[in-house]
Amino acid sequence: MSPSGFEARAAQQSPARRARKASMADVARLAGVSAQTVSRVSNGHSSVVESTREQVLEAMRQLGYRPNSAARALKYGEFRTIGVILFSLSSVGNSRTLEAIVDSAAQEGYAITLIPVAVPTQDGVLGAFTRLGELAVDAVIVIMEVHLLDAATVSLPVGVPVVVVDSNGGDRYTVVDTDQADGARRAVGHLLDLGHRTAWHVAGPEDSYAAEGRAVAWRAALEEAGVPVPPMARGDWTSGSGYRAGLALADEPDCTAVFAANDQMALGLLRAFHERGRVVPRDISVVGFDDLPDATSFIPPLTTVHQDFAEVGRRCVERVLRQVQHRRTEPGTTLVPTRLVVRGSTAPPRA
Amino acid sequence: MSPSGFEARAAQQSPARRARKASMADVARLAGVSAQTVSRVSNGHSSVVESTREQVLEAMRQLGYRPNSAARALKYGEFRTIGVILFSLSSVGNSRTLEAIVDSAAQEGYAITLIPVAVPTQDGVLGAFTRLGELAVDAVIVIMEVHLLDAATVSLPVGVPVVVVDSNGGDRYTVVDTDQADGARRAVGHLLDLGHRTAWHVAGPEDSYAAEGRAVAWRAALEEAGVPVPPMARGDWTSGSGYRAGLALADEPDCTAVFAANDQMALGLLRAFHERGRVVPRDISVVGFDDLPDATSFIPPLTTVHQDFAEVGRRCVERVLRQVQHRRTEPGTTLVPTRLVVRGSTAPPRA
DNA sequence: CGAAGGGATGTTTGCGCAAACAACCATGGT
DNA sequence: ACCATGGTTGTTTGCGCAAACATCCCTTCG
Repeated sequence: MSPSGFEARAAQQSPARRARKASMADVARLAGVSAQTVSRVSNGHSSVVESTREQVLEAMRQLGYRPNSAARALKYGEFRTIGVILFSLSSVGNSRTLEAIVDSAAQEGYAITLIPVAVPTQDGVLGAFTRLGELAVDAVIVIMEVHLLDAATVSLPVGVPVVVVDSNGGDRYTVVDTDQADGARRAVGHLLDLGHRTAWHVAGPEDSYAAEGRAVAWRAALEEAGVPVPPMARGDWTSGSGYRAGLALADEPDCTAVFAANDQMALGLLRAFHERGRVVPRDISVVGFDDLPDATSFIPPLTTVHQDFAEVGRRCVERVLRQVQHRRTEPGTTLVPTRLVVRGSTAPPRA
Repeated sequence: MSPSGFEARAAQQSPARRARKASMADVARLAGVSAQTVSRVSNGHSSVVESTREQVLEAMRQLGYRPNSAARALKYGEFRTIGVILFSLSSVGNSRTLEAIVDSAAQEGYAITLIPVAVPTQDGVLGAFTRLGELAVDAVIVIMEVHLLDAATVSLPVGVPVVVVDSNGGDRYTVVDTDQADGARRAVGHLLDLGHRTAWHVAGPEDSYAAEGRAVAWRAALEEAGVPVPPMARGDWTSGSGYRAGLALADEPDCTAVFAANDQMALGLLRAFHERGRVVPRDISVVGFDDLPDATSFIPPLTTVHQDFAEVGRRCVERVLRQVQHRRTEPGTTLVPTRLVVRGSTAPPRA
């Protein structure tokens, strides 16, 4: 009930139409100084006598003055804002990457502006990018497939640093990503080390670079080990698709070890195997990818490849801000390593 | 491989130091017209002869011109941007709400700027809000506890519309939220309807308004039905905390039905009961809250209260933009109803 | 006791854009 | 032939801020 804060102040104003926001000039007038002095106080510059500073601060308080960032940005030519263009937040990986990016950016004093791409068609992406060009953004981080950006005709913003996550294209863009191949190799290696004859794979959707990277590395790891390569199942990242793949896999008597391209599909596998009476890990081992916080609570707790989303986010921000400072692009790929987290869903095959 | 788009253009520029971004004046000079004409073309205003328009467009293309949004914002006094202040994205509910907000805002032509609050202390929140005041934002949506905003001394931004999610405070702020009580009542009602003597509850953390709302409604529903109110367990939203609560609950012989305050904790319950040999739903029924996409793949598929995050997001944007347009605040609470989704984790008690 | 020095404050200017106004041109009616 | 009309284009101005420069006044020292 205390009249502090926003609501009470707003009520002091005309209910129908608020006055324009107070500007430096207004503060200056009230404090009986020049606008420049207000600016100096506002920016903590030196050379303002204590008594004057107090007057100005009081005037600011009274008028609820906030510096206008548009004017500031216009003056300085930068917004201290990074645009993030993404297709969806519903994938857990995306939202965790985003969170890491937001946190890292905040530490550097940068805000994040989100630009959703409703439809993952070329049109959709280009639309967003065009809007981004008009937006108050110093740089862009793209969390989606770069090939969707490769439209031929549109003029993408010139001179805006770009960093891409979860995609390929390191020859043309700056890319930061989890080392998909590294992770897949660890998963397969773990299963083979346990003594399984081979490892099956439930891949993510074809249009995902991450999914392809994991699938390719899975196959390579098997071939390298000289073991047979079983047919590959396809999911769409969702647990439902993992469940459907699992129902099919449960009928394969040879299948004793499965590497799912993400934890959600692994969850679906666990349910399918459970329903079919295939006990995990006794009858069949499952490895996921991501290491979701909830993976410890799956039945059984999931052995999985841990992605360091925080590190990916940090690197993204670091690389994009470096480009902002140096005012130039620097293509190249930064890979963040993974690590295998062994829990209860893997075991040696039954004799 | 096509040299279109950003990378190719960037390569045309000096690698070490890019020229300043082209302004309207530059375009005007190249096209041999006045800056005002460029502005008219840029904004699709009438009264520009086709040949002139073509020249200007060509010049824009050549220079890679993008309107400077800082200048535009300064002129118009608005940013077409909504700030979202949040504590964490890791909660699934938050990230889904955010996604809905982003999508709705995009449809209205508004961008979203994210302001993370690293530490959920008062200082942290106020810090973020202060920064928001300086940011290029026309309005603010807060996804966190409003009581953290109730600090007495700091001057929150004046005249910036605010909408709060996942919190109380409808008397002072505009609040949009899922109808927690409604959801909890449905959950409890379902369990009692099935014939359970009572329903136990694993609540969320004390400092969460949503958690308290669900807990209070749970208790009220039991009392209303005239059934005994068992002791309440506390979790922290994570599946791990649900697991720990579940281990304790599994030892309660009377406990045949549990309502978990969210799906993640329900997941933990399922695992705990599974480990203790309490078969769900034969021996014990579990109801969650949220209806995560993965809830269908739990073992067994989870009966849960569905939250319409998309609707919450839509309403947030709608209400906050209405305030922007009318230039006034309008306290009051908008509640979004829930619905019960019955799956495989609930059943009548054993005789 | 006057000049030099330096801290505190004020004034001018321009960032990029677009509204408001001004100027100019071609056309058509009288 | 002349002016009114209206469509096209140019010029001026100010949004809010802060760097650069200008001014003022007080201290200090020869």
